[in-house]
Amino acid sequence: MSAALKTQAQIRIALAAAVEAAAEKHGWDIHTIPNVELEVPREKAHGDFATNLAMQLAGQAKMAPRAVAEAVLQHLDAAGTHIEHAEVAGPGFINLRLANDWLHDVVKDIAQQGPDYGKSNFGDNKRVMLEFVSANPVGPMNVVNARAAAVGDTLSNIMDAAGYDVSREYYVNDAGRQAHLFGLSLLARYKELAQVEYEFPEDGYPAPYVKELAQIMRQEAPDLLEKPQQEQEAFCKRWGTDRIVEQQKADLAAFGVEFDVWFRERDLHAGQKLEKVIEYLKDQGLLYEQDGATWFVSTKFDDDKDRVVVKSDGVPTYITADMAYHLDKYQRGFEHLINIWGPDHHGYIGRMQAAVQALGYKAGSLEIIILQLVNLLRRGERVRMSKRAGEFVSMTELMEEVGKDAARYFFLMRAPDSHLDFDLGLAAEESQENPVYYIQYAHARICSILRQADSDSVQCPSIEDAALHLLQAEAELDLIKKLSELPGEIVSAAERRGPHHIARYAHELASSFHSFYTHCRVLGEEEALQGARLVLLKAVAQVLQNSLRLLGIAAPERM
RNA sequence: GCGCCUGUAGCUCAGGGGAUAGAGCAUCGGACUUCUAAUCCGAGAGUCGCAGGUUCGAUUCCUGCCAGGCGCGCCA
Repeated sequence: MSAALKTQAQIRIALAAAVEAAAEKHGWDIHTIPNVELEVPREKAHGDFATNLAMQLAGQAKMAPRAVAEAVLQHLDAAGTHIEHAEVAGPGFINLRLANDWLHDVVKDIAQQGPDYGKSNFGDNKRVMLEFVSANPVGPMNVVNARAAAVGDTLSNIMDAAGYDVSREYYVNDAGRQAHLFGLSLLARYKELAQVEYEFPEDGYPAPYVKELAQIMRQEAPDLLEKPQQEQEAFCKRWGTDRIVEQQKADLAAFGVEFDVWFRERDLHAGQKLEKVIEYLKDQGLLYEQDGATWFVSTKFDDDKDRVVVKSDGVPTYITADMAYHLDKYQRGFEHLINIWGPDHHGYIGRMQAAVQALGYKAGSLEIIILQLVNLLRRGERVRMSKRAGEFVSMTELMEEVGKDAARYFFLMRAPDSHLDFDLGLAAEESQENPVYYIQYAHARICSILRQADSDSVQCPSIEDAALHLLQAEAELDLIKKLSELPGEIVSAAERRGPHHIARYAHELASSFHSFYTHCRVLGEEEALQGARLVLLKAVAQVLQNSLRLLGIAAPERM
């Protein structure tokens, strides 16, 4: 456990004991002892930590909040907590100021834990699957897919660091209507190139990339047209979607996103999984026939209306495959499922939650995160996107235009449920308006000092030998406090499913460092102080790296 | 019509029952003979959409309304 979390834990224990002692003395009738919440006050004058527990207890104790706080403080045993000063303030807060030595422990912690600093076992190794992106394998990915990739990947990183056993999965929808139409479109282009009479499918994919694929396919399968029609169609669907999936894999890898599993819908069909789900639901009495179709009584589980699982033409609907897929997820041993969906799928949540319950799992075990839309702007002007007109900014184009680091940061700096304005010009610009450079620059600056020290043959002391107690300047203490916050930030970002907390944290840390940089000199200071500051610099670089790694953003040594 | 998301500084957004509501950008004023000025320091800027309710306390929770976005298929 990190020094910061350990210190906080000790403080909580001491406060809880004080509450108990005070309760006995004053005869408080306390049924529920509130969890001792420590917060870092906004105002520096309010100390290092504050708790509102006296205000929470006031009702049960039948005493004024400030009086409760006083009583608690009278019984507080500060041994082992680093607490230097405690006082009652405002409406009944208990403000705690700590001795600076706890911060020096933080620096030691970072030196010892290195890349692991910030990790915790909060998640208790719970097996969690995050399914995200899952774009249809019929064409290039769009900017919402890109946002999903950045958010899903970073949330996975964060939950992993918070002690969950995380698996990333991509569901390849290669067996549905879209895939079928895509296959037909590909076949039509193939025939067109072979100068054979063809018919382009209604609702097909007319975009140029289909024709390009058809050209490649002609070389790989020159005698395709000699096969029966049904085989031609099946081949095109399989070959085409496989091809697109390979492209998606490559594009996502370039975006820094790698999945543990690419799950094919067609494997569900091949394994008779849809039939099995339908049979199961039938056995549970959750199906009925109407108008020639088979319906699932999802209203029994709070859905708005019942849903068709098998259409009157005998073809199962999308949700049938999705039920089979989610059953498979549970059967693979995942305790908690998180799906990240685009805003156009929110209407689908109710039926999916119903499905999960029908399959015998708890409603809360499936969690849906809905990402909101991305508005693309160029110099403040909205970029109109229309798939039909072919005016469409793909994930790849986005990356080419702004680069991986800026793209990821822009997607990660906002809460997932917030509509996102993404200014292409701003993201691509290497200017002070662009926050990603601000963070990276902090890291590059540190590396620059370390390089300078190296070439001046200045020795950086070991963590044991460093005179950390010399780090007393306000800018130094503020910086170390910021360093101490990473483990807690990771836990809270994991709990709240909020990758943007880490993006903000990285920015705040960079800000603390830049301030330190202008207020404190490193090289040329008296030797012991210089050594302590060099150790501090290394710790800051480490924490910047750890934060940026969670975000999937590079920590450059030079800029 | 119903459902979901959003409404906080000029702009883009954090925050989330409690202390004087924060950050970046923009604006204005300062700071490089010294480790990268892609930086720092300071100033101004807010009826937290509106109206009720719950509470000792609401910007935060509840209800209604208004505005913007997105959905509402035997498509996926």
